[in-house]
Amino acid sequence: MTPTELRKRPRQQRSGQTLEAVLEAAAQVLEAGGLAAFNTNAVAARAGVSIGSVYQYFPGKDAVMAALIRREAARFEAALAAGLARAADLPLEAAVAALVEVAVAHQTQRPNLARILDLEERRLGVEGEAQAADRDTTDRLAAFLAERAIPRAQVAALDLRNLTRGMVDGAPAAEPLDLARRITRAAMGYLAA
Amino acid sequence: MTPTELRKRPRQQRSGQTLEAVLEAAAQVLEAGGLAAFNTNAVAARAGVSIGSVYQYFPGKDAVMAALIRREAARFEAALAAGLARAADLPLEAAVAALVEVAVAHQTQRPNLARILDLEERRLGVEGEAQAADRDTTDRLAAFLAERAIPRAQVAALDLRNLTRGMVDGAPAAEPLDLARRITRAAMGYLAA
Amino acid sequence: MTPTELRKRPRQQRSGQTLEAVLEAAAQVLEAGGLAAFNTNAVAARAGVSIGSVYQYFPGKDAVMAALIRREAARFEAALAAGLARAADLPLEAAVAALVEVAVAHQTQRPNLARILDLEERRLGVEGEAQAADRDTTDRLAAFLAERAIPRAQVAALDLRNLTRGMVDGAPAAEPLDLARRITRAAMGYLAA
Amino acid sequence: MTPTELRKRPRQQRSGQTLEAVLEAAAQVLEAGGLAAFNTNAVAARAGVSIGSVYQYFPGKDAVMAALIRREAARFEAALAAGLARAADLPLEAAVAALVEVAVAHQTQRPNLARILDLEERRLGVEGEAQAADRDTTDRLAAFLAERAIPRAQVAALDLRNLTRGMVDGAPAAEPLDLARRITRAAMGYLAA
DNA sequence: CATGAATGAGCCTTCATTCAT
DNA sequence: AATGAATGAAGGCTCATTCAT
Repeated sequence: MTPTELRKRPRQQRSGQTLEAVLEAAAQVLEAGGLAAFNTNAVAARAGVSIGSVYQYFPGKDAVMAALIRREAARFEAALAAGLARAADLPLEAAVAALVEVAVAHQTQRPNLARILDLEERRLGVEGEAQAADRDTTDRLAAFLAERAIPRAQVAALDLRNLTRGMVDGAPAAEPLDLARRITRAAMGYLAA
Repeated sequence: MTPTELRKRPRQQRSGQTLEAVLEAAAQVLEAGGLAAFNTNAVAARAGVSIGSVYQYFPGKDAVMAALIRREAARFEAALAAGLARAADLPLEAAVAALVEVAVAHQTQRPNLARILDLEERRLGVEGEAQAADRDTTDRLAAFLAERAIPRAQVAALDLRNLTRGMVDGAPAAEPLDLARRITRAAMGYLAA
Repeated sequence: MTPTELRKRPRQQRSGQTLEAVLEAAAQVLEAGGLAAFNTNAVAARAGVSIGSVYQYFPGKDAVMAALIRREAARFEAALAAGLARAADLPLEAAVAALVEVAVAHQTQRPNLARILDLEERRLGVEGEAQAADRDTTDRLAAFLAERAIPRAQVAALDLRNLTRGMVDGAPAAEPLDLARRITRAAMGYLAA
Repeated sequence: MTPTELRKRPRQQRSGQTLEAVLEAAAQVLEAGGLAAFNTNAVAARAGVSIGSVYQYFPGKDAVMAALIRREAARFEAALAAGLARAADLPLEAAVAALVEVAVAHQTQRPNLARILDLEERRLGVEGEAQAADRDTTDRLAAFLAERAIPRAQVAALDLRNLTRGMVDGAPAAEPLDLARRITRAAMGYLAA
């Protein structure tokens, strides 16, 4: 398969703009039309860029996908890091509630996009390195749990992430606040045992 | 979009065989190569059937997908119904544990297939009726919860389904039994509150 | 190419019915959907007959087309013959007017069908014998003209037929009577010179 | 149905060449093999162009057909306009004879092509705008007739066009000059009345 | 670097025809 | 004879990728 790394790191400024424009266009195309609509021509068109330019930076279609996954993972990691900082001094339940809210907020923003990226991450991850930022996220959460003396913190971190993801993905879009409360309940049950 | 109902109900015996062969082939193709490998020619070839035969019964590619989704949903519903029957007289926690095991067993059998079908169900479901059996499943579970005096049983049923799905999908394939126990913990925490 | 003769002449009565049903179905399919919709399955379905039965009588798709062309040509010939009989004792102009009316009536009944059959007759005619009845028609007309001392009667017959066909085919469907009068004018002009 | 307008107007030079090559190839394919042979692969191959290039400019098969129809209509209109200019000062009969010759010359050049385009124009025209140039042609002729005080010039123009078309299409290819004379006779008869 | 025309493998689907029942 | 399931060649069209300008 064609690699998923960038062909080159952008040096000039407009390069960075092009790259960002392509990624955002990719996100919009996926949201609007799903995986079926995700093709390089559509992405280039929506980015207002020629198809050739896309291939200047990305070695192929999957590389665009992978970069988008990395971008979203990084965003989520940043949000979670901020949440963890705010939660550091709270009691466990309040802390968990805060983190769940972060996760719900993130996954709710672009729900269809998130779902597709999840699936694609798996497909590309088999042979790629796209899960790096993802693992960072889990590690961060595991560290937080370990500090609270949760046993098997690594497993727990993964479970909580998946539990949250599953409940958010499957729930109807309405009432994110109530949803966050329900998730917190499940999470606390998991941790309490 | 082309409809997703069958073109005709099989009357002769070999028809039924062809239809079943196509569905099983579709499942195998999806498992082996993911969505990208899922094309009508591949399905027909793996089913040992001509491409024309596929189109005798299915009006299009998506209809094959939809039929497969329906088949899997029906299978899960059957397994859950059996589980519910067995769980009827157990105390809540034991009952939940039993149901979770059913779900884990189902989702673990063909994990990649299940994940893909989930995503595709969403895509097709927008305008289809593929979610009927799915809703039945949730309704059944909701009835079970209502009987146990769980408030907002419908919402809870959906949450538990999604929680389970998320944790199973995201977990590494190993140790399904331990996984089931962890899921049960979360579920009980959710219900206890 | 597959031949265009019938595979067998129908002997039993239901055979004749089947054959006629197929031809009428073919005509209706052509009228409703044009050449693009004309396929053996559609014809069989509309005829209420299995596709296998169509192939009992016709060696192939073109044979159905050819038979339909022959049927229509025969009908037109019959109508023209009747018209010629009625016109035998009329003065030239009245006779021509009568014949034109026959042609207009025929071509107007199923205008789209007639146009398509014209084109297909040409395509099949290259290597077929479908034009037999057609030639009979022209010959009959030529004989009529020769009797009226029209020079080059054979050419004139063809010209008049084509002139009529062209004007009918190209005219909007409305006002067939006025159309017949205009055609008669052109025809008389042609003959008068 | 897929639209029949061009996907994009050619900007670079080679684009125009490709487009023209495709149209001419389409004409040749139709002439050589009729409607049955008219498929996008054959057109691309004869144009010496990849199938993808055809779809760069045409949204579908019918659009190629439509463009060809427009091209031929435009050519005929140009020829007729020139003929009308030359005929402006001639007496009616000479003028008509000149115009008929133009029409015969045009329709005789590629007789089979012209016939097929006529049929297809009808099929596509129902929902298209392919008849614009065609109507222009008729209007031009109608104006000429009106100037000569022919009553119902619009109807007459259409009739003459159809009369000519029918006689040319149906006549054997030989002796176009004699044919033109016969057509003129019919046309004058029509106009004289 | 950017552009976008060109390429062609590959996929979806139709439909003429056959043949076992 | 009649049926209709099965076949597979053929054709419409897309889209990832390249490369001349």
